[in-house]
Amino acid sequence: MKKKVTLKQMARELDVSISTVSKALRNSKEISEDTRDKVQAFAKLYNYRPNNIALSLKNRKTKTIGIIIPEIVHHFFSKVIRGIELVANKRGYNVIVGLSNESFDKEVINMEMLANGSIDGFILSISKETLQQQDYHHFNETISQGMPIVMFDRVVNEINCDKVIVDDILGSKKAVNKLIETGCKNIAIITTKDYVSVGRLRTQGYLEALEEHKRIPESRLILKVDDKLVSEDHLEVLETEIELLFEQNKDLDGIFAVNELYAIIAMKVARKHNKRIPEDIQVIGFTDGVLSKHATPSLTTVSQHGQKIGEKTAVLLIDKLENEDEEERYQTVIIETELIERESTK
Amino acid sequence: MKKKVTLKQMARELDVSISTVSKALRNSKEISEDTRDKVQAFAKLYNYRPNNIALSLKNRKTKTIGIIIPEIVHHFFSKVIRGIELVANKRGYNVIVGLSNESFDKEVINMEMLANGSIDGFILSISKETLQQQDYHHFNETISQGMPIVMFDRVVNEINCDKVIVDDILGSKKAVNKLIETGCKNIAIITTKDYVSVGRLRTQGYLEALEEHKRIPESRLILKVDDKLVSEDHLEVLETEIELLFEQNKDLDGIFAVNELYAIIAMKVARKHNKRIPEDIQVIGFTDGVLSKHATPSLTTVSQHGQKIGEKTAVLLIDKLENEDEEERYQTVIIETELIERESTK
DNA sequence: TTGTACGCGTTATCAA
DNA sequence: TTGATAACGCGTACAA
Repeated sequence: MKKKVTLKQMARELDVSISTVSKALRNSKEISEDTRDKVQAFAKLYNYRPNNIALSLKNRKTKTIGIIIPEIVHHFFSKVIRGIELVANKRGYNVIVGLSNESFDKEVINMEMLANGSIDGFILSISKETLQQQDYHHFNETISQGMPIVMFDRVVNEINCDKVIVDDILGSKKAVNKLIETGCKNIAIITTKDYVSVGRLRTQGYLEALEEHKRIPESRLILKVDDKLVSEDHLEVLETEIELLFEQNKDLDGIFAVNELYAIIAMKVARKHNKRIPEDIQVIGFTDGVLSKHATPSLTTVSQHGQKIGEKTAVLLIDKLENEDEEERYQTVIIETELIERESTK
Repeated sequence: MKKKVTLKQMARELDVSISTVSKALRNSKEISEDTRDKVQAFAKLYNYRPNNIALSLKNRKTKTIGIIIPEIVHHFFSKVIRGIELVANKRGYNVIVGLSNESFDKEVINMEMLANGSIDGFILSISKETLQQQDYHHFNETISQGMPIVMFDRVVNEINCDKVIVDDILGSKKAVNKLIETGCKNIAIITTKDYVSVGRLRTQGYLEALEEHKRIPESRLILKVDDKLVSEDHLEVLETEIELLFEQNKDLDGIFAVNELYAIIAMKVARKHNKRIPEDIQVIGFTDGVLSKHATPSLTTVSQHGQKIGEKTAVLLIDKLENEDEEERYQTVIIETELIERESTK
């Protein structure tokens, strides 16, 4: 077992000073060709690599990005991570992941753990509990300590930082417009409670689309699910609520769901009610995950381009890290959504 | 913007030495109560937290685990990460993620990047390219440098390290047995080429199950997919191959697929051929992901308990890290699979 | 051309 | 009770 070799050890072996070794390795021409070659050969032999931690301490940079997300077993978030990792790696950064599991406390603890020198900046999406409690002190503190944050998807206006979001309103309007144009008369929305920002915005898009077509939104067609009840184990609750929606609205012929799971379950219920998709009822979801693509019929959906979101957040963060002196301007980048048409619509 | 405060700064402000501050904060009773209180109050005020990097350098431990996986947009792998993160956090560790993207080079680069002091040990699953090239020098090198590795799922015997795997053979046998017992006469398997270890093992389980029931495996019923062709964009290739399987075997009444995607597509093809599931043909997959759960009909599948696998790898690694002097015994832990019965079987 | 000294932030040891 | 010093591993300004 040959342990990692350090400058010091090599210096001792070669009977020169540490700084000579250091300089020789960095090809400084202060050093004679002779010793340079000797040192480099030795270093190669022992497979020397500078210690990241020592470098971090010295440079006061870790070249590491901290990601805090609510959940990793989730197509959208993992796509975002993939995007972040892609550009981070390309620019010589590593990525360290913390999961808040939708909990305020875990979010805070995780951030504190990483903020003490482990990383250079954060990329994060806010947990539901935090959104509900509206307690954002931990974000403000890290920012005021000089550690930049880039938020994505679940963001909040109160915080002064770069943001990357999806055009939720526009995306929803595209979806609802599609339903209207293909002849739907009674379009329901299955959405979340309003404290989830993306749910609220997508609902708003739905309302605006209807109004632009001179239609009057009807509360009987709006189902706001409390998604604390929609954990893996409580899907029946969701299904029951959607059942009710169907039974109370026999004339239903279009559904817009703010995520793909809601949409898939809506299709299931539709089938139970012997409605053909898309002939009798059309369905559109939000978020382009595996479910949408491989469902039967495959689901028309609003794609958020998670990977692109991730890439953009990473670019923003790294640019900020590498141009410290820059003026303090924060931008909010909007990534366009795209309506991917599949079999669940005409 | 109040930057992070250090021992040195506090020492200067309070007009004491650095070591006094350090001791006072750690409640050393060498220090008088007076100064102790004074220092602690000051530290609290300025929200002092020791710098992780400095601690890492001093202790030669980073309290960080490096994860290298082939792909993160994948239900199984993200479940494993969740499991790792869960126990890692509980035991005071962070988790840093590198993606190999199934490429040998990226795997090597990522490992080198992390091995130079950034982490204390690795948890990883081998990329397909590495498995194919059978070049494992990077694993052996990191191990011989004294950095422990725990492998999971895609492992290889040649490497001397802890491993956590699934009872792939037994899991497959459970699945095939189920098909046999519910009356299937002609059971096909849709699997991968043999260099993917889990594919090979699952195929083996299929063969063994048949033999134990005195059935002779028939090559016409064995479809080995080259999954370099089954990237997101080439699913049609897969579908075509499965079509062929159906057309050449009109008597097909059972399918065992080594992952859920293959199974879902098989169901799709079955429907195209007007075969009812499960009446005319039964289908079982491997890996319990969202697709299985929400497909119609929902898919009977062999669950691998990804989260449990992740938890176990983390326990093994951290135990090893915290008992350095332990004897060098490597274990291979097998996590039991479970057949989750849903609508695609009788 | 090579070596010494310093600093990054901590803690531990030993001296005052 | 407090403080000075060394050490973790590295790079660099400055001295020899």
